[in-house]
Amino acid sequence: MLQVNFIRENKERVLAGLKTRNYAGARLEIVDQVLALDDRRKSTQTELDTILAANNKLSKEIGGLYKAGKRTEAEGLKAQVESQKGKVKELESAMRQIKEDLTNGLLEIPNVPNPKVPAGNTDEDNEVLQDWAGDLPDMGDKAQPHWELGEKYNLFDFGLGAKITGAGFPLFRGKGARLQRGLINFFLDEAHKAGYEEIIPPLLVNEDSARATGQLPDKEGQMYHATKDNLYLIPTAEVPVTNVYRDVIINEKDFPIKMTGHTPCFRREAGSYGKDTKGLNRVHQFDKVEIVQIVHPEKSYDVLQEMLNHVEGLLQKLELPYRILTLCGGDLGFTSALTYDFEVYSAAQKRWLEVSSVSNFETYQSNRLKVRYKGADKKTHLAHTLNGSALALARIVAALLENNQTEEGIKLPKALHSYVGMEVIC
RNA sequence: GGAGGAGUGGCAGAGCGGUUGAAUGCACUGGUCUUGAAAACCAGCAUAGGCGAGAGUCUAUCGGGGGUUCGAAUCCCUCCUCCUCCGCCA
Repeated sequence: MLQVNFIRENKERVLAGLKTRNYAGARLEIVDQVLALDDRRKSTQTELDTILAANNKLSKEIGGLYKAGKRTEAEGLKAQVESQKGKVKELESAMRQIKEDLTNGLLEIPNVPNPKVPAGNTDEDNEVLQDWAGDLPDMGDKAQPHWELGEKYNLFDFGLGAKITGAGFPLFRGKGARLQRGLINFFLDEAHKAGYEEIIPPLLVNEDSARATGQLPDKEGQMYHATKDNLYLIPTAEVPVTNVYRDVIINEKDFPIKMTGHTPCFRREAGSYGKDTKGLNRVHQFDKVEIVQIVHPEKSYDVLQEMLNHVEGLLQKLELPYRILTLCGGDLGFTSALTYDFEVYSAAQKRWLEVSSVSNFETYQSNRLKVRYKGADKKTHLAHTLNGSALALARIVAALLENNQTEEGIKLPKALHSYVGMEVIC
């Protein structure tokens, strides 16, 4: 969430940001509401502190009086402090309520989009930052979509997944499973070479973690919830990996913090029935290698570019046609300031598939995470956090299968030969 | 799952109802000394919030939350985590 002081000092920017996200009318009032609550918080705090300070002072005097044996005087002061107790209780409970309201208000305000974020409502309005320069592969009418190829080469089985669990839980087998494993290793090795520390995190997280990276309360309905223990299945490795640094004050010279992790990701995808749900395009469980960086605020946009380059390098090694989009205000994630999406062209489906999302959250996440660093001025400041998929498996598999299908089988890109242990899936 | 023990500043570790936001040591930062370094010595060294132009000052925080009390790191309740033993088990 944003810091109240930031909102106070940059009210016009925040409002402009909300408008970029297509907020209008009454929805914009949240900003003033939050500022009013913060004013109340301050005045209540002052009032409470004044009484507490007086009480503390008297209590110390009482201690002194008892030592000196002046009981009667002490009793008098006791009564004086006691008479304030009701007021203190009242103010404390008011304070709790105000803080809760304030936090809830702040949770409703999304991150301020970077000026580069184009206006727009839906993914149709996303701006193509870098289009595919070459020709798109034309496989002709005989080209099979990946779900048919998967069946043909016995790579994955949706029916079995549905039998064991339910729709949207694919089961990979044989060469399909080896392809998955090879891709995971390839992505992790590339991240390792780029200086990311590998993390194998827990796959279930507690409420604090989910809240800190912003999945709660924003995406509550999208996560699987183990209610008995109140734990959430992670929708992305971003959650546990970023939370490594929750409540940590980082030494400035330890920047940049670079972490990567492979995990399965679990998403309920509530409300997205029908569209795009065929095959591996949208599933409840998929594997992903995520890269996360925690950096100095001045460096975060350079780092965003670095991460973009990393993802681009992966796609080049996989020899897949891709393009990069700048997400528009309407499509931009709640917590992000600037997001680039990578899309890969899927030749048989004749459409672009999103395979990576690289974002700079600036201080939006770190404010909740309380990830700070001590600056040269010896004060603590919020760090910037970024993350990106590098890459999401299921759709990469879809594109690899569709784009590389031949009479002899699926010809894998060179980079994967040693990882998958074969050159052609047949 | 059962029984017991413990959670204090970056770390170690005192304090166990009264000016203790917290002794001491280590680490760290600055200074003196030195050609330089080490050692020695001196000083500084938690986080968040309020008020203040600032110096500063007040408030809260000793795992989390609640309570008792004029006053709690210290007493009580509850939750969490860790350790030891028993049981079960990949």
